[in-house]
Amino acid sequence: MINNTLKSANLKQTKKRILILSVLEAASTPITAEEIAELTSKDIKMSISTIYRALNALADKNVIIKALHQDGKTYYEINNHTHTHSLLCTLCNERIPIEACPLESLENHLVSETGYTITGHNLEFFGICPKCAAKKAKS
Amino acid sequence: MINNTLKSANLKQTKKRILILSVLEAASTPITAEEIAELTSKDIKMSISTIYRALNALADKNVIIKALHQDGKTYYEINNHTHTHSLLCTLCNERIPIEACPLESLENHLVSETGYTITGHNLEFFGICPKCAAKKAKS
DNA sequence: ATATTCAATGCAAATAATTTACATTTGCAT
DNA sequence: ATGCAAATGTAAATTATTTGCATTGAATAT
Repeated sequence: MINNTLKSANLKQTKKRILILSVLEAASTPITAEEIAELTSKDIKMSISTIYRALNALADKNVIIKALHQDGKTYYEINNHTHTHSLLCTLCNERIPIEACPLESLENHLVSETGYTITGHNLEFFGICPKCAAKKAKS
Repeated sequence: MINNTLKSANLKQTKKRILILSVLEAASTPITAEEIAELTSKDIKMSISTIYRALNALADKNVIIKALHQDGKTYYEINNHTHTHSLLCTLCNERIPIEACPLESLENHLVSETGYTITGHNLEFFGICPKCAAKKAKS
């Protein structure tokens, strides 16, 4: 639970960070700092820099995952230490998680070929979901 | 050649755009607007907004590929209509192209599963190259 | 409980990449 | 050559994010 999360990351337990974490845990997809500000605003008012600083601290400790998306914004999500990718509709931004990751075997191949230590990868699919495709066909 | 590229994209042939395209063709990796400014500065002086506008126009016409990387900058490269990915060293930014793309089969699977029209995907590997690993071990 | 200390916070200003408004110039079809 | 739409320069605007500095608050020792 959140109570231990902050402590074991050597971060002080403040109401704001607990709230940020609970919003992140409630979210079913990665969200932006702006969205966190919006979602927390009813409970606590908090400066946007506090949110950014908390998110960076949590990402440094690997409690959350920080990723720059193609819209130019940075998205944050709880690090559940499992490995998933996404399929994103470029029109409505619906996101479908992809269970399979076919990349481990390729990674192993790259390691032996290049000598790199591979620390991660980034995979997203882009497309148009059936709903948007139908809407577009009409217009 | 460049001469036809601009014309067939319905873009006017200006010295600046021709120079931008030749720099992109000479580059062996995706480069940023800033780097293009640097590389063209000896030949023609040109406003950075001109570069951005030219790059956006060319990307709209699919002459070049525009992609936001994890350093927060947008990189541009000639669209040779082949499909490659990269392995990037997070320390020195060395980039190794990856020939194989294991994703087509996954794409087909996703199409039948979700009904999406898939328009593209984005894949990058991150790691540390042998040189940087050695340097880091010393320090 | 109290004091102490360093991390966390608010606020405003700074950054940095990219875009834009507007006036001027230039390519290119006629 | 002429005219019009597209391209360009300059400066200012935008937008997401970071930072400096003064203040507050959490955790630890007393």
